[in-house]
Amino acid sequence: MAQETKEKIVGEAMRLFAVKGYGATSIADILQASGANSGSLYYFFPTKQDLLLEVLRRYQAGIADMLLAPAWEGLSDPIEKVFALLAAYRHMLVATDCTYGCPIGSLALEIHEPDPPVRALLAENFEGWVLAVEACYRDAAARLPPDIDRHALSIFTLTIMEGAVMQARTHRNLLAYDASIAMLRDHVARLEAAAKNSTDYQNQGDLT
Amino acid sequence: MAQETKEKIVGEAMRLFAVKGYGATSIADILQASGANSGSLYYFFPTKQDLLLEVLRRYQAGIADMLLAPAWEGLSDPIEKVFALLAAYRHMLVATDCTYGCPIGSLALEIHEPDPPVRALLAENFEGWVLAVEACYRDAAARLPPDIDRHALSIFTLTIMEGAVMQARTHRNLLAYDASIAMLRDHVARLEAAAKNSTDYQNQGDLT
DNA sequence: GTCTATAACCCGATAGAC
DNA sequence: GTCTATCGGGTTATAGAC
Repeated sequence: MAQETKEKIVGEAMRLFAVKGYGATSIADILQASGANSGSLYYFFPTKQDLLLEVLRRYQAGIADMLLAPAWEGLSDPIEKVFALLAAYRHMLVATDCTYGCPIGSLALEIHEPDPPVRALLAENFEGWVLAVEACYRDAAARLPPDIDRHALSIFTLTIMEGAVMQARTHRNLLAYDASIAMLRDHVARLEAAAKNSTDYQNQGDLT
Repeated sequence: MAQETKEKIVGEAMRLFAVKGYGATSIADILQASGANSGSLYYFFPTKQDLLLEVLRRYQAGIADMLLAPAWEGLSDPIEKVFALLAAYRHMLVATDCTYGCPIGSLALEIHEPDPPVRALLAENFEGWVLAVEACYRDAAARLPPDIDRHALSIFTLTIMEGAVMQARTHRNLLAYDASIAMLRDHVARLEAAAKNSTDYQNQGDLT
């Protein structure tokens, strides 16, 4: 069946791009892994870049079901959801002996050419991630100081995840990852404490 | 002169690996840019990876003179030195229209193979950076709470720089970079405030 | 140490029958 | 849509004269 062949190609491309990178994955690698033939692949994807674009669209479309839902299963506390997401990347690192973490981040630094369509999809993937985390911080409502920018805090969270994954991959251990996430925990805890104090002051004010 | 040829080759390799990446830079590119001939390059560096190792050794050896000294010129405040270093990466992004930032980070995510010697040098580069920042935080002495781990804070700082550069490159703008660095500023400011409060308490205690 | 020429290989992509 | 065979070009690296 045609759809099956296409799915197999895209699935193996997703896997191989994540494991070996885009440049280091040859079309021959994808053909061998998927069991498809050259003619079939080029029937669906005229160029290798078209296949990359499809892979990035899949990541984008799958962020809720493939990434967030499994990470957030059984959780309701919005702040815990943020750290559960970061724990999901930690699991990915553990499961691969710190060989890879975030496929989008790896591709983002590998693609050096302008490649506007590729870069736009990488950016959209980042934006989807940031928006999901931002929703958590918004749900945390009064637990955070009202004057801190939730969008900026979400960007900061992505920044830390990507930088921490990079170091884990380089050192092949989780020390820098854990230290970085612990620092973010500390920062969020300080924000919560600051919000609580100002609320206490406010309540004090109401009582006078 | 032999040494001159070698220096030209290494210099252009440093530049091209940073701009185009390791895999996307061919030996032919380096030969053309340096004006050297194939025979000369392979006389000094038997394989392309040997050239990469030399490039990484140069980055490591040059961190003080090439990176820190220019960024810290005229500065003495240790906390300001940390943010001046982060500003240096911002300048690099601005100067290249957000095309590249940290060569070590880019190479770290590009190299997917185990490549133990390469990865060891990447790790040493990160460690040198972290130790330099750690020295700043140590010099800040009593301005930070005594119970916070200066080494972990330095790793956190590198994490943020790398993650922020990645997003700047992807979005081709500085919004995520500036937002991330501003958040680190806020975090450090909160640490300084916490240290000051606890010192005040202590002084208060001395007065009773 | 430097030069030129080229080997040996792998890559993305295509042609054309079925 | 699927298959096989292959093209044209770029890659790292080498050979051997100077």
